[in-house]
Amino acid sequence: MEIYERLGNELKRRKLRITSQREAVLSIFIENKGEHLTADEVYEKLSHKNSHISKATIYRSVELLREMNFLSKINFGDGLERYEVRDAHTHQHHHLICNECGKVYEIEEDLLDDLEKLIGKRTGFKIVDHQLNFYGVCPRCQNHHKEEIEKVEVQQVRK
Amino acid sequence: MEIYERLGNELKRRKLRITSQREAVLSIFIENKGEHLTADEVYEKLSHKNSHISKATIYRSVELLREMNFLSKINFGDGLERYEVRDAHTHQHHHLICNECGKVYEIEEDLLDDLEKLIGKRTGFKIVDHQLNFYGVCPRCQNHHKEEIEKVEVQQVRK
DNA sequence: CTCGCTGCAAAGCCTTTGCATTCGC
DNA sequence: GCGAATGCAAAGGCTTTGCAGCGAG
Repeated sequence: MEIYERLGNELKRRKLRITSQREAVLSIFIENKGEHLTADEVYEKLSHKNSHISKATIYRSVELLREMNFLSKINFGDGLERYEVRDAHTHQHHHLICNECGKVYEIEEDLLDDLEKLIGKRTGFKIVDHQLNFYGVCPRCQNHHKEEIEKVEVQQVRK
Repeated sequence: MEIYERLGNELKRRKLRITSQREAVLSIFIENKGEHLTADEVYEKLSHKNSHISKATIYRSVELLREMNFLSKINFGDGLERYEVRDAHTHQHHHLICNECGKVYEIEEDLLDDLEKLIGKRTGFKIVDHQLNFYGVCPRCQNHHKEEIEKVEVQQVRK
C-alpha cells in the first residue's frame, strides 16, 4: 500500500484529521530517505520547497508520525532529536558514529532480530524497537592522526 | 588501581588540575553505580551531602570525565543527557526502556563484543563504544492493559 | 606567581505551550 | 458549524558561556 494512503488510513482510524502539513512533513522524510533529520532541518527543507509550515507544527507532526510508526526517533548524543522514515519492509539498520568528525555511517543489516526475541522471552518485555549506535574513529580521521604523528616525528628528526 | 588515583593520573597526564569538585562529581557516580544520572541529579545528590558545586562546574566535569572514559553518556530519548560510571573491568550492559512507564531496566551481559569486532573489521572503524537500547512495554504495563480490557469486557457483559 | 578552574548570572538553543484563527469533515 | 489543527509568540527547560575571583601546582 502506498505510504500516503497508509497515513490517511491511520489518521482516520485515530479520528484525527488529514492535513496538508502532516503529509508535507512525511514527504520530506520520504524524499530524504537515509537522512537523520532534526525538526529544524525539516523546516528548512520545507522552506526550500516554498512550503511554510510553522516549527510548532513540525514538532507536533514528527512526534505524531513517530507514534504512528512512520518515523523512528534517533539520537546521536549531539543534543538534537532526529527522526528518519521507518520502513516496515526493510530491516532495521544501525549507526556508526565518528567521535572526531561526527559523521554518521549506516550499517544496513539488522543483526539483532534474534537477540531481540531472546531478550523479550527472558524478561517478559514486549519489545517493539531497538536502537544500536557504535562510536569510534572513522578511517579518515584515523589517517589524519597518523599524518600528524608523522609530522611530529619528522620535525623531531630535523631538530 | 584505585579509581581516584586513576583520575589523578589521567588529569596530570593531560596537564589539568586535580580539584575537589572533579573528585566529588566522580564520587557521586561511584556511590550510585547502576543509576543513569542527569547533571541536575548529580547536583541534587551533592547538595544532600552538603557539597555545593555549581551546575556549570557539574556540566563541565561530567563532560571531562566522559572524555577521559570514566563515564559513558547515555540517552533514553527523554530529552535529557545522562551519564553512568564506565567500569573497564565489567562488561558493557544494555538498556530496556518501557515506552509506557519510562522505567529503565538493565541487561547485564554484553552480547555485542563479537559484533563490534566484526563491524570494526568490515568498516575500518576503530570502535571504542556502543550503546544499545531496546524499547517496548514492560510486564507490569502489559498487565495493566489486560486489566483495563477485562474491565471493559465486564462492563459490556453487564450492560 | 601563573594559569586553569569555579561560581554566578546571563545568554543560547531546542522544544513545548497558550490562545486566537483557520480549516477538515 | 463543531472541534481539531495550525501559526505565532511567549514561555520553559536544559546546557553553555563570559568574566571576575579563587586556588592548584
